[in-house]
Amino acid sequence: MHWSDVMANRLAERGNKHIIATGITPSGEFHIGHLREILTGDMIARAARKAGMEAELVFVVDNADPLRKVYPFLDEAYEAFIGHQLGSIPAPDSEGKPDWARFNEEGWTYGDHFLQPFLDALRQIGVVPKLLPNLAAYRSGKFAEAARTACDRADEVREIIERVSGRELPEGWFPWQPLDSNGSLDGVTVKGYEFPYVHWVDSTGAQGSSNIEKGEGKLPWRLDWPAKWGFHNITCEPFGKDHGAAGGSYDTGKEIARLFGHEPPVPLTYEWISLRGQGAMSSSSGNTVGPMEALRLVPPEILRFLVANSKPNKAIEFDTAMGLVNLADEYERLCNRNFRAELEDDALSRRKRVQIEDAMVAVELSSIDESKARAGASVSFRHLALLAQVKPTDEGVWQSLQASGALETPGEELVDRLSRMRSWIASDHFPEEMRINLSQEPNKNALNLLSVEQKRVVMVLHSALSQFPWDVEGITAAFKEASVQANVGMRDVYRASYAVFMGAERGPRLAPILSNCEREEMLTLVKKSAAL
RNA sequence: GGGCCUGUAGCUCAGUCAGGUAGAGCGUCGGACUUUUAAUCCGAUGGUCGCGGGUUCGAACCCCGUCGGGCCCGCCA
Repeated sequence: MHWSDVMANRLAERGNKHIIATGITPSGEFHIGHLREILTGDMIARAARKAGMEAELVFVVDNADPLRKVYPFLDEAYEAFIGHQLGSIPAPDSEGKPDWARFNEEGWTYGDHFLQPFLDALRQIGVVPKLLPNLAAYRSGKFAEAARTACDRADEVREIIERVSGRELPEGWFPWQPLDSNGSLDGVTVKGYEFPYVHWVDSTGAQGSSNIEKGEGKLPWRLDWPAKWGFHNITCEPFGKDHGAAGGSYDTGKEIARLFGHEPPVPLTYEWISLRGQGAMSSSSGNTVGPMEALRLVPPEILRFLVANSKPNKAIEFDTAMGLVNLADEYERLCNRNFRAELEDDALSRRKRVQIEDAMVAVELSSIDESKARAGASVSFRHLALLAQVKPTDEGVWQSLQASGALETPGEELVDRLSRMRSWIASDHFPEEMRINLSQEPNKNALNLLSVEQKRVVMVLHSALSQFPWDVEGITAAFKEASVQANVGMRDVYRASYAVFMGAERGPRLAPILSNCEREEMLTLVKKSAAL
């Protein structure tokens, strides 16, 4: 059974109506690692709906969290904002400096700045979650009840965290972090508590009182999270392995949630996505591929498929080169299969059946539109990558596909796909081995590997090519002519030709490529090769 | 120190929860085809299931141990 269906079953035991939550702190640029969080939630929600339940996906924007440090992409001016909440400070402008104008005029915050592009990407991927900005929740008093319980029963909370996480909390620890006179959560010491006020003294010695009902501060993460489960009625939440470790925040959260008077959500811990050869992604280190960047390269279905086709506990290595080509082609192949028919075979082994079922569901979940399955494309990713390189214009690509009977008129989706393919080819993510490289000079190594018969082809190639017009038909005819002149089969003609033109044993069909090249240059190359 | 995840074919992984003759895709090799552009089609190749013990008629799967990789126990998806 597909993992999303396993989760749906688990939810069904609990009830018929579900709110599946995801949450991310908008502290820097979002990356495809964050996509796993949202997509995992989205897929659980889809599976639950498929099973007849009501399910809504929500996205908690943790913009009440403080700025931790001045990241490399920020100006030093942000030093002053360390400890300040992400939803209450200005966004960086193109130079990384605080954009006060936009902050004052539109209320455009640091959190908004990083969130917005991510939401745009999500929309393309077919995910439109309900947004729950956390800072607003604090300010409107949604946390009031949980905050009061936490402060009233601070000793019990402390006991839970210390026992479950196995670490000791510091002397002055209190389950509420007040904002100081400056708007910072850092360096504030709690001096006393009389509901609804938490009295504090900050690092400058200033004193004040924080009203826990008005969001003048926040709950520490380990309480913040279970509090949200309560007032948002969250019944399920996928989270990264960092939260899922034993003694981690889910473990303490479970008990704290019950202290707050509600059941914790059904959890699902997922592994991280790393960048091939570069380790885990991290917004602060700049080691990222953003969702927008990924979407410039591949169709959105492929990103969904990446997540749908991997079990959550499997680490994903995101490879923007060959891995992406293979992934996309696998997806296309699966789209073209008729799983229902395959499953009708009673002789299938259990293993085989599981494999087919999982593939079927993964493909369903990869569809952007939940309500309708996507038909397989008539052109594979690889094939399109070749065409896009050989044909300078889109029109040329369509003509070629039409000529081969692959399609009649290109659909919107294919047009979109070709444009992404072109930007992929233009980027340095495009794998070298997929690039078509015509030799500038004869490739001695390749030519030396040719058999005696094939070398004979090299000798006659110039004369054959000279006899025909420089177009697809002419060049094809010239190859046949070479076969006659050299008295060898077509196989040898092509072997020899690939060695001459591409320094390779094989390659894409030569005639159409050569017809797009300069005749004289190619003939010179042939001549030089024959002279070796 | 405590804990979680992970190790299966050259590569990516499925199969482990319900023990029953090792599985898929890619790759590789061979063949057909060069007016379906590394396509497509056909065929073949491929694994002491990390290692050692135990339970069992039978273990990739359950149990114990061990080694390697990743991670958590401040914050991080």
